[in-house]
Amino acid sequence: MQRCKVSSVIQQTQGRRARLRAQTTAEIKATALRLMSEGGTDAISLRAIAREMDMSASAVYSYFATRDELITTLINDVYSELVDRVEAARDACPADDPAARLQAWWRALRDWALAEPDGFRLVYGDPVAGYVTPVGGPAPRPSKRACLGLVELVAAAWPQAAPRQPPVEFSWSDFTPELADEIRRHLPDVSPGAVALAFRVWGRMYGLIGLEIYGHLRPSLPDPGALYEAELRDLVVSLGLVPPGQADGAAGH
Amino acid sequence: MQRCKVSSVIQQTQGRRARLRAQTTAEIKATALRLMSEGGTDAISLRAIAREMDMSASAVYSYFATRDELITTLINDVYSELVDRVEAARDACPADDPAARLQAWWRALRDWALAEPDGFRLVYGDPVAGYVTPVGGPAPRPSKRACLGLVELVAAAWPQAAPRQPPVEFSWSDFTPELADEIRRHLPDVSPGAVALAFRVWGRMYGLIGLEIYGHLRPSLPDPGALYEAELRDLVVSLGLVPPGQADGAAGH
DNA sequence: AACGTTTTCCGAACGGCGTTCAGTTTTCAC
DNA sequence: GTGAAAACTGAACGCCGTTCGGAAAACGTT
Repeated sequence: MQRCKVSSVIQQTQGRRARLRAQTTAEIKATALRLMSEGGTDAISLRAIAREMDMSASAVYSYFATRDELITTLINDVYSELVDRVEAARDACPADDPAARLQAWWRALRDWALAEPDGFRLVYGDPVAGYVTPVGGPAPRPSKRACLGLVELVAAAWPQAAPRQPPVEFSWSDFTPELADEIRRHLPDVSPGAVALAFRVWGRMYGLIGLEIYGHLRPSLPDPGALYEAELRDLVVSLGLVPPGQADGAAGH
Repeated sequence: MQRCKVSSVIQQTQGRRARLRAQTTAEIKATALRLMSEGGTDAISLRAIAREMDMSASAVYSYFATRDELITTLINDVYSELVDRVEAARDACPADDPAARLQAWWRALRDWALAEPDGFRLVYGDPVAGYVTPVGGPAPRPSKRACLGLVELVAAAWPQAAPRQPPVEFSWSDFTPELADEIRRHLPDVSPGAVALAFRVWGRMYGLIGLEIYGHLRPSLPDPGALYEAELRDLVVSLGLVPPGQADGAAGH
């Protein structure tokens, strides 16, 4: 009885301590993101965070061993939220309309990038001065999720897309064993060519967004949205999901 | 006579002073680029440059009003050299082979990006911590050169490419007046649709390079070169410069 | 050849940064 | 209640960009 009570108290107090710790950790991350939204990624500094939270700078080291560890955590959080969002946009489209699902995915990505350009920098660019990315990448889990999601989308188009692809052959040995295993486990019916195509699609759409975010489009093109839509349109046509020259049912944007 | 001599002496000494100044300026820039190649863009600091040159940090301010001004100059230099390079690669191909010229341009860009990833970050990404880009962009001249060169390349393919484009109409009013005037002055025969297509092509190829440079490809794809070649191949096919499914004469890479 | 001005350069300083460390306070388990 | 572990503080170190007063050199003019 006593033992039980004690143990429950222990659990309770441990729970309390852990809860406080989790709470402070969350506050640190939230403060960091707020500072970023107010002053860009460079505004994320341990000292500024500590100042905002009325604590000393060195106290933050009880929660993150180093600034880069905090940045890595932020990248993971932001990236995960991004993947949640594009997946939600994709799943809002009917499962039997692969063109709509693909376009929704990429529209959601651009919308997010425009809404939170600093988040985009954090995830896809050079995050912050002097940050060195850990081995295996800063955010392996969300990036794997994004990769699988995109491969799945492209794979759905593969039957129509395959004959339209350039005669460049790909095999599983072109990819790292980790990726090949991952894909074959989750998406056993996908071919290496579809994976390669997914990466090419990724580059295509990421490129326009990156140019826009990094300011290479605006000086010439006041509204890159139309350009993005054209590329999106060309994309689904090139994948054979939509006949050329016709409006596709997934417009409505 | 005497007047003439005096004036010549003046010119000489003025020339000497200016020469010394230009020399020191060049040394500062060279040192900055060396530091960047050794330690990344974050290694570019006025203090480090001064240290390397055996002078005080404040002395650098006689040559650049601020660190950002130095960065801006570096961006211009690096960008200009990049444009020189891609233009040279393009011009090494016969004028009557637009597919080869286009592919040479983009191959040269990727080769340069891989050889000098920090230069790529400087020109196309977030250059350096806390750097605020001046109004009108950090490097309007080289970026205008790159834009015109690319538009010219795409315009050469426009007759074949136009019917293959998605039915998204563009007009000169979609672009800033500066760009529209610039293009109509230098390339009077180019249509707005061709310009839009040029930007889309830019995004396409920039995207793959950016993903590779920022480390989003390597963890999954040991050799993104094949992917890039496939995209390049698909590009010239989609522009109607090469019939699909056949090897094009511009391979040899 | 000498004078006054402009340019160049130095050294110290300010506030910011990440990080470390010795020491203190608080919290927790027993 | 006591000892250990965790959280926290304040000072310090070396880095950064930038400013400022003053010294040194180079320069144009007389």
